[in-house]
Order: sequence, then C-alpha cells, then structure tokens
Amino acid sequence: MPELPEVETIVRGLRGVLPGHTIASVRFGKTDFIEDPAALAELLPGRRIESVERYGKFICLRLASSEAAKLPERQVNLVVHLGMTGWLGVRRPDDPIAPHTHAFFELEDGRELRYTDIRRFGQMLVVGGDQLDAFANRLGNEPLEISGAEFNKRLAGRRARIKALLLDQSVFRGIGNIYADESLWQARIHPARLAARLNAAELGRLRKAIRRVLLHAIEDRGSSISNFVDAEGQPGEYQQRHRAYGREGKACFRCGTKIRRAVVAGRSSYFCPRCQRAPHRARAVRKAPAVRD
DNA sequence: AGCTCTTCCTGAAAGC
DNA sequence: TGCTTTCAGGAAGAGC
Repeated sequence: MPELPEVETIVRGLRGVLPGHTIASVRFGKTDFIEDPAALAELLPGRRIESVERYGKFICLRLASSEAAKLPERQVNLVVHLGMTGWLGVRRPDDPIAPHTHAFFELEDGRELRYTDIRRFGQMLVVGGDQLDAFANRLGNEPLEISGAEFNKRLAGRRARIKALLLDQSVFRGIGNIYADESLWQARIHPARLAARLNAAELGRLRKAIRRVLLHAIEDRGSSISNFVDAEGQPGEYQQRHRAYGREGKACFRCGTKIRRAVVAGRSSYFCPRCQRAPHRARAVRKAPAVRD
C-alpha cells in the first residue's frame, strides 16, 4: 500500500518523464474517486506539466497557466492520492491497459499518463495555485524534515496512542501502517504507548527510527505489498527488510521472541512483546484473533 | 480529546 | 472441490 516511500518512488519515476510535456486531453472510466471530474476535463487540457511534487502521500503535478487552456491566467495543480491500490505512470497508447485503469491523460507526444486503482480508495482533484499552500498546510510535518524539537512538540501532551498519532496525517504526513510498525519496532516502543508518556530518549529513538526506515525504504523503492509497483511497473524491495509488519509468529530479528499482532488504533499492529514493552495499563489493546500457522 | 465503529471497494484467503 | 464469508486498509464522519 502506498505510503511515503512508495509515493516518493512513483514521484521520482514521474519526474523523469513528465515535466515539460503538455496534457492534450483527458478521459475517464469510473469517476467516483475524483472530486470534480468536469473540472479536470475542463481545466487540464492545454497545460504543460512543470514539476512533480510530493506532500506526504499526495502527488502534485504543477501545471502551468497557458493561453491554450481554460482560465488561462490561473495556475492549477492535479493532486492525486493513491489510497490503497492506486498507481500512476506513463504508457504508450498501444500498451495494454491494466484492469481498473480509470483516468487517462493523453500527452502532446502521444503517450498517456494513466491512473489505475483496483479499490478506488484513491483521490484525484484540482487545486488552484492560490489554494495549494492551504491544502498542504492541513497536513502535519514531513517526517524526513522535522527537527528533534519540533517532533517532540508535536507529540507533547498527547494522550493518544503513539501508533494512532503516527498514522494521523495532520500530525506527520506520509506515515502509514507498515512504516509506523517498522519504526516502532526499530525504536523499541510498543504501539499502544501513550505519546505523552514517552521519555526524551524514546522520542529521540523514534524520530531517528522513522527517518532511517523511510530512507531505507525509499532506497529500496518501497514495499511491494498488495501489488505495489513503481511508475515503470517494477516492484520495490523493502518488504524483504520488514522486521515487524506481517511477521506474526516469526522470530524477532533482535531477540528471537515471536512477533505478535494486536489491533491498535483500529489497525493490525505487529510488534515484539519483549523488545517493545506494553504500557502497564494496557487496557483497550485487544489481542487479535488467533491465526493458525 | 480520543476511541470505536462504519463506509467506501475489490480480490485474496480463510472457512465451511 | 467449490461456494460464501471475512479481511485488508487510508481517510473521513458519526456517536460516545
């Protein structure tokens, strides 16, 4: 599932092939994941793609204002969230169309930018240039850029479980279930700990763990779980380096204890019960139903 | 404020 | 074996 490293991988792929090219026309299959399909169809044709940016898990194509476009004086951005199963990449028009491909952006050179999304949990919308800062500011800090002091401040006094806060896009942008669990394992912090009760050493370990995990995952071009492939169609490698996520019943890489799974913050959470000590009053942590090996 | 449940959707896996 | 049910999850919204 695309989180920060997977989205970054897609963005890097698109950066090599999109900037400088112009959107000639737009067509859609199903549109229930698009905020305003008519606005896309109207505003995008005739615009040149200036750059490809990432805001947390959002991909942003900056489109130039253009005399050839509707509302030519207005700079607009095509913003895409990949949800669970989204994919964005450039194909030749005669390349086979993957099932569940629902948006096609034909470029002036004949190639197509295609959006494929099996479950359609993704999102697609146009954000005006004057609205982009407001859009991005709804998100929390970029975890690869945040300082130690800012990181601690974001979590100070929060009575929520650390796992829930890591997943909250208004706290940090880009972390999802896989990298939350991997970072917590690396930092030796139980997912159900309350953020306010983490000490300075733990907060320091956590910030560094998040950085380390995300950077390594980007190097490996993401984790290929549930069909993730990059903009060129190649799978990532980081799933081979997972230490916690998806490893229920397998030995902890640090201490050999069996990794456990529990539902925390409404999500499957994988952790080592020995390296990651549960909080003393581990109330609402439901054990996941037993799964046979 | 924060937790749980529900909804969206499809395909894979588990269950019978 | 084959059909049916459950589960997975990013994000938002409801209700407590």
